[in-house]
Amino acid sequence: MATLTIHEAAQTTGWSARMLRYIEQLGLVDAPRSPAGYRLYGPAQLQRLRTLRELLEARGLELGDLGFALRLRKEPDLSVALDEWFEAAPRRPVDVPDADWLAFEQDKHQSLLTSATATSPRSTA
Amino acid sequence: MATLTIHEAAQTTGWSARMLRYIEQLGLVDAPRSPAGYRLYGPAQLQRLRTLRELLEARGLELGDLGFALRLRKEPDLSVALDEWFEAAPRRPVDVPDADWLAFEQDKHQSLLTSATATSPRSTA
DNA sequence: GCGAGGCTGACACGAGCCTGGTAAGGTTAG
DNA sequence: CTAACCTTACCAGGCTCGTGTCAGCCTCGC
Repeated sequence: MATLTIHEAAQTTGWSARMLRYIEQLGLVDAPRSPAGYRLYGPAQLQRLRTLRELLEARGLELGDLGFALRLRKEPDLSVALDEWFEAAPRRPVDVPDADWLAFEQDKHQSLLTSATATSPRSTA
Repeated sequence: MATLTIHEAAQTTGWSARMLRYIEQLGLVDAPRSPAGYRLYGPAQLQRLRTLRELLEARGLELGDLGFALRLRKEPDLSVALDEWFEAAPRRPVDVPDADWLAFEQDKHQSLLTSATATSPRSTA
């Protein structure tokens, strides 16, 4: 048989058994179960756990970050909502002479948030 | 003058002055500064702060999550790394002969913050 | 010049996350 | 049967996050 128990998997991946359960709870790496409910780690899971570890260390991430990233993939509308918020003009507050880029932005999606720039109160400081 | 001081901005947005500074520190909403260093909140910032609040409440997010999302936009290669990890099929761990789909992924998303992609490190022939 | 208010930096504290440890019970193999 | 190992559930210590507040200094408006 080519599957390891949780403690064996822990040893070969560098995680603790406790963390493997936690990782599964976050939805990042689920192990299939035996009929009795034992987690069974195969090559795919082991690989995933190792690359996960590398990813976290190399980029200075935490499991929670990956959990959030996972959530982003599972909730596309959340992704879109974030896109919209970030895309919303971080430019100068009241000084957009060439509204080209703005029009471009608006073309992508939402346009009702930028209602304030309709009548710009420029006072030529 | 169409700008508010930090306490005024705090009052109209529902945040505290302390939080406005914190939010700025996270890089989520920076207010332009007066010559003396005072934060000046214009309509754009106020709007952004309000939508930020709505976003957090509506989706049950935390500021840290937004901070991470921001980091994802600033580090496209981090995004790609996550894409790879999540996309890495629980089927075949080591079986991606042609990295075409990777390039496709890279090309897929946003392209206006891609300051670094000018000279893409692609060694495509 | 004065008072109100802004700036940074630091301390503080509750809430929640991360991780380990342990208890009570089921499973597997000799 | 027994020993070793699994499962879930819960407690706990350490650390970070979100937030308030205070101190020392600078700026604005009158």
